[in-house]
Amino acid sequence: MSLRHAVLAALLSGEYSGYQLTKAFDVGVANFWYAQPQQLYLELSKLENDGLISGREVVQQTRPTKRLFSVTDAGLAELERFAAATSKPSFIRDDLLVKVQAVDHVEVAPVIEQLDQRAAAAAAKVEILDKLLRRFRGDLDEETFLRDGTPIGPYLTCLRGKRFEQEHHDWCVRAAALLRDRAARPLPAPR
Amino acid sequence: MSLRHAVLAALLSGEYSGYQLTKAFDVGVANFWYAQPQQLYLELSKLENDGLISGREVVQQTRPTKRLFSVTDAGLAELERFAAATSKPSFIRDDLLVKVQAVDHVEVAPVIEQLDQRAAAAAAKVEILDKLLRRFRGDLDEETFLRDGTPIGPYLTCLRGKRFEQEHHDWCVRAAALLRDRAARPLPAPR
DNA sequence: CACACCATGTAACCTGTTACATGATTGT
DNA sequence: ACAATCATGTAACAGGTTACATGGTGTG
Repeated sequence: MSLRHAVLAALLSGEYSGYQLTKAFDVGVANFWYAQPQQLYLELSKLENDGLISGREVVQQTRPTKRLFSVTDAGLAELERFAAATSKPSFIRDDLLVKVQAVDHVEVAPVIEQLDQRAAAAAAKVEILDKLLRRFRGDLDEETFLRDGTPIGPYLTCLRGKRFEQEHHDWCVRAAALLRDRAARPLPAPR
Repeated sequence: MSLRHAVLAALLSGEYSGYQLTKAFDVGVANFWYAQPQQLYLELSKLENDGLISGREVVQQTRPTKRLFSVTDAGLAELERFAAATSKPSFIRDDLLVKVQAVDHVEVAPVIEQLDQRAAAAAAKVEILDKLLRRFRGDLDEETFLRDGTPIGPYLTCLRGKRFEQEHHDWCVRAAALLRDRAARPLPAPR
């Protein structure tokens, strides 16, 4: 049960509709979690049924009516409980790593291609997250914001997300270059 | 379906029993995937039923009889197919990030404590992975091994794992220090 | 004699993904 | 008119976790 808490944590920043959440949780800016629209709508229903969030209808003249959700006191208490509980460490689980692991035994070309694509995608995400960070801290420099700025939680998770993408990018670029180079010299001369 | 391929990729390095795989896939050295023993045994059964791996019984006098598995031609073909197919990018999904995201609204002390614990765990994992890397490359230096050493796949995934843990460690340490500092000065003087 | 390690599984449950569904409005 | 965006869901399935189960061997 963790999407539950991810949604609660996201709603701390203000009221959001299901659709707005899907944007935040979607590919673009998953700085601390990821979920698909369907899962979010489902989780929002459950959270509302459990009284952890409450939704209010907002009728729009130009757009379809939407429901904005906010965290209730019960929801905050649940988050409090969750934050204090211990939880398992996280793991990398990435198909691309599996492919690279097997690269000595399978065709390298498609793997290299995918490394290139990933590198590009990661670079794009770094940009997005960097913009988000700048928006968060406004005109303050990073050091000052980290000392006194608020909210600090989203800033920290965003920082982590950016670093992850940067690392991923660098690794992809390096691995691709390396495998290309090795493919060009299939039989290194034994000295 | 990806544990399937992770197991196949792992078995490329040689024959392993279910138990040996659980060690490799377990908390210690999940350099490219993670899975629990139960899941591995189940997956091994399925893979054998599907003819992608084959197991041979090894009777030991001092230990219980075990079954060593290796990848069949069909299994290799399946991996080949998998490696060429495109796959979704990976995401961070970590309870700890959710907690940090909410840190402006919940008790900081337990979160800081968990950041400390994670930092220590990550540091330990970095050590383990570093040893693995040194074992992989033997007496070659890294540059040389990356140019010509084999197998290169496991080395690359291990490198990625190490970097991930290192980043995670650094972030945890930084976030913990920062939150501690902020907790000590709850109301920064507005100038 | 108890604890850790080797060795392997099953069953129930929870979570997450994919596919299916609908419908209004705004911009090109 | 067509595509994109806003807006919300359901149903079936695949994948992963937790709990339950068992039994032999070596070490302190």
